[in-house]
Order: sequence, then C-alpha cells, then structure tokens
Amino acid sequence: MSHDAPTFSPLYRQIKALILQALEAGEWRPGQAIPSEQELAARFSVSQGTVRKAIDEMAADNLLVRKQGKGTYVASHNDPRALFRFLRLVPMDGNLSHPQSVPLDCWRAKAGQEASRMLGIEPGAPIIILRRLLRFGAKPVVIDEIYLPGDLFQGLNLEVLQDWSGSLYSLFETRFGMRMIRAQERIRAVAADRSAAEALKLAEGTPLLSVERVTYTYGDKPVEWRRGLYSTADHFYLNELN
Amino acid sequence: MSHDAPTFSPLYRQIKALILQALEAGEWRPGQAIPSEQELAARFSVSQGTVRKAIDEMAADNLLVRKQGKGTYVASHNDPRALFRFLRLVPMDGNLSHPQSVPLDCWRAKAGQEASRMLGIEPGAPIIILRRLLRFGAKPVVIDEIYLPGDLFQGLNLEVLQDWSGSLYSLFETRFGMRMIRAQERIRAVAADRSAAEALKLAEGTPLLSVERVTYTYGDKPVEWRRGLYSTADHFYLNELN
DNA sequence: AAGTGGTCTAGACCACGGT
DNA sequence: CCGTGGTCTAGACCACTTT
Repeated sequence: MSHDAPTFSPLYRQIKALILQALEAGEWRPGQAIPSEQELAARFSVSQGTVRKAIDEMAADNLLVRKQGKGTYVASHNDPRALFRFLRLVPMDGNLSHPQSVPLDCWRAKAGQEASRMLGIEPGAPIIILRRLLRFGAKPVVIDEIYLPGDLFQGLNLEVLQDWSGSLYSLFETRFGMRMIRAQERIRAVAADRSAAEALKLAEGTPLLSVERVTYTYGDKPVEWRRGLYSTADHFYLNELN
Repeated sequence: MSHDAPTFSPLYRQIKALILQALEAGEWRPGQAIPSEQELAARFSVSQGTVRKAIDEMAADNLLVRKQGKGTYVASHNDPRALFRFLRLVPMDGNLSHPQSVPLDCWRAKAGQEASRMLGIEPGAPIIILRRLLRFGAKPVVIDEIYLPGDLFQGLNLEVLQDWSGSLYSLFETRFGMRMIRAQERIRAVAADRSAAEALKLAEGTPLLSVERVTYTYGDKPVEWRRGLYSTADHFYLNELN
C-alpha cells in the first residue's frame, strides 16, 4: 500500500521543462526566434514530434508564438497584441483607442504585512510603490497603485517611467528582464474615496471596480501586486468564459 | 491576382466539424461516452491520430472530457466540476460552500429592444424572465435577472425551478436539451437600487458588481441573457489571466 | 529552391480502468 | 486480460516565407 505521488512524466514534458529552463536563463530573448524543431529535436535527442508537443503546450501558455514558414518566437510584451492580454477594459461605444499610461508618483518603501504576503517577500523588505493613471483618449479611467519587489527593479523611478512610451510590462521586460507570464485578478465593487475621486474626476462615493492583481513570472514567482480602481461609466471589464 | 479567403481546412478540422454535428444532433447525450478513437477513425476513414487531434481541440473547448483508460465523454453541466466554470465568485475567507439557487419569480413577456438584440430574436418575440437569488450559506450574495427565448424553454415556470435541486444550466441541459457552451461577461460597478438592496439585505447605494452575461450554445447562438448584481462584501470575482 | 512550421499516416508501446 | 486513451517515433507531404 503506497501513497506515491504520480511520478510519471512524459518525455515531452521533460523537454518542455528544458526549453523553459533555457528561456528562463535568457538563452533566447523575447521577440527572438528559438531554434527550429529539427534543431531542438537533435539537441535533446528526441523526435521532432516530441519537441512539437512541448512547443504546442508552451504556445498555449503564451510563452512562445508560432509563425508558419518562419519559426517559433519567444513571446514579448513589446508585441502590441500582448497589450490587451492583461487589460480587459473595453470602451462601451466600441471605439478602441489605445490607453495612455501617465505615471504620477514612484517611491521606495518597506513591505508591510499585505505587500509581503502578496509578493512572497519578508516584511520590511524594500519595495517600490508606483501610482499611475490610465487614460483612454482624454478620459481618466483607471488609477493604479503598484507594488514591486525593490531588488528586482533596481533603478526604477519616475523619470524612467516618464521616458518610456510603451506599456509597463514592456518596460519591465526590456529594462529589468522581468517577464510577466500570468496573473490572477480579484474584482470587487467599492465606493470612490476622495483620492480616487479626484484622480478620476468623479464624485466621491461613485461605485468603482476594485481590481487586485498578482502577477507571476517564471516558476510561479509573484513579482507584482497592484490595485486598480476602474471607472465603469464609459467602459466595462470584459471576460470570456470558455 | 486573387483575394481568396483562406479556403484550406485541415482534415482534423473537418472531422471536428463532423463530430460537432453529431453532438449537436444529439447522437450522444451529455455525460455519455462517445465511440472510441479507433471506431471514429474507421467511421470517417482517417487515421486515429487525426481523430485524436480533433478530439483534443474539442476537449480544450470543454465540449468533451477525456478519461484515460475509460473513454471520451460528452461534457455535462450535471458534472459538479462544471459549476464554477461560469460562476467566478469566491468567498474571501476561503470556505467554499456550494451556492444555493433560490428562484423568486418567473414570468412570460415580449422581448424589448435590448433583450431582442442580446438574444438575436425579433422584438416582441416571446421571452421568459426569471429572477433568482444566489446564497452562499445563509448570506444572499447575488441577485440575477435572466432572459430566455420563450420558444426554446417551453414549459419553464417557477414550479419547475423550485423542484430542481441542481444548477440552472444543469436544468436547461436536462429538461430543455439546451447546452451552454461559452459565455461573455461585461462587468461594471453600480450602486444598489432599492430592489437590489432589499434582496441582498444591504443599504441602498452600496457598490455592487453588475455582471451582464450572454451565453451561447452550439453555433454561437445566444440563448441566455442575464444581469447579476453581486455583493462583494464577503466575496470577490476571481479571474485568471493566462 | 530551401527552410520553417503544419498535417497525416502507421505502428509500437505505455498507463489506466475495469473484468 | 482487454480496451481505452496517452506517448513516441519515423517518414511523407503540404502551406507559408524568404532567398
């Protein structure tokens, strides 16, 4: 009588782990092509079909992007298609203008109870706190407060943020080598406090979406905790259930 | 010089379409096993691998469920695991008790502007409107107003609802042959009006999540439109971003 | 023409569930 | 023991992109 955990791991998953390892080690950079399936098959001494199945899963995980006739590429947040992967906010009138990120503040602090729990770091460890506004056209729609582990984002400050024209995750990836892989959002309805009401130019007490997000990088390591307050007067949060 | 649409369709997708067709025609009922891969391969005169790829996609679409050593089954909302596929509400304290559905009202009406647009039916066509409360333990947490095409749910009334112990979609599937395949939710924050406040036992004006859902059956046909008001005092809407 | 990913096949063997 | 889905392989050919 044994309580063995299922110890069997198919070959293609082992290959997947190896490719993941290489990815994590930075052997190929975001946006670049990885070796062809044939090359990888030779490198790992397995058939092309086995490599293919490994890559299939990684493509489904949004870690790789297949392009027929060209090759397989490391997914990147610089890709404009990646923008709305994490931002599920859509204008009610259908006009989908690109949002504009406006950094407001950025300062250093020590992790409190909640931040340390969410980020999996010691209480008192250095963190960076960042406040920013998201505009769709002229309208302020989201006010975000973002908490980052200080050690992983050395040198991040307001000036760096203001100089960057792309998305935040694009910046994190390019400047700090931080790849955001997946996230979990907890959504609630709250009343706008004074500060949020001012930032979003709404009456105090207006109902807002409170979206708390924990974002993970390789190995399910949490590297960002943020709380966004969304004005849903002209936008809504869109979720597909499959 | 041609502007041909991509007309190429791989064999496994054609097989997928054929299986889907059989599924839609009710050749195999929800919860039942479909024929083995070998049998289907013989039936369609293709290799097992091609059938496998078709089934793989349908399993990813939550239309089929694979069970190693046993067979492949038609997905069913009677399966308890299917319950939280569409209900993304989670208690804040982690105690996940099963929600209890309490039907309040059920009446017949004619489709107005909005219902006709959402359900893809003629304005004035018969619809059924259904109000129900969702409880977690003793607490009322969600108040739903549900709009259904009248022709597809002949015989649905308050008594039928009260006699049913399972989920709504389970009832729809079992009693009306309606399989809910996918849904789209639009989430906003609103203030509780008098009626919602009463039902949820909250103060008027309390911020609530407004969750509008359109649910589709085979062929992307919309068959349900509902609006839920979620109290997020003790629960939150959980969304995984991959 | 050459190289990439995408499809299709056929056969062997493994893991799992029921008899 | 058998039947099911799951893995792995090897080879052929197709579709797409670039040279």
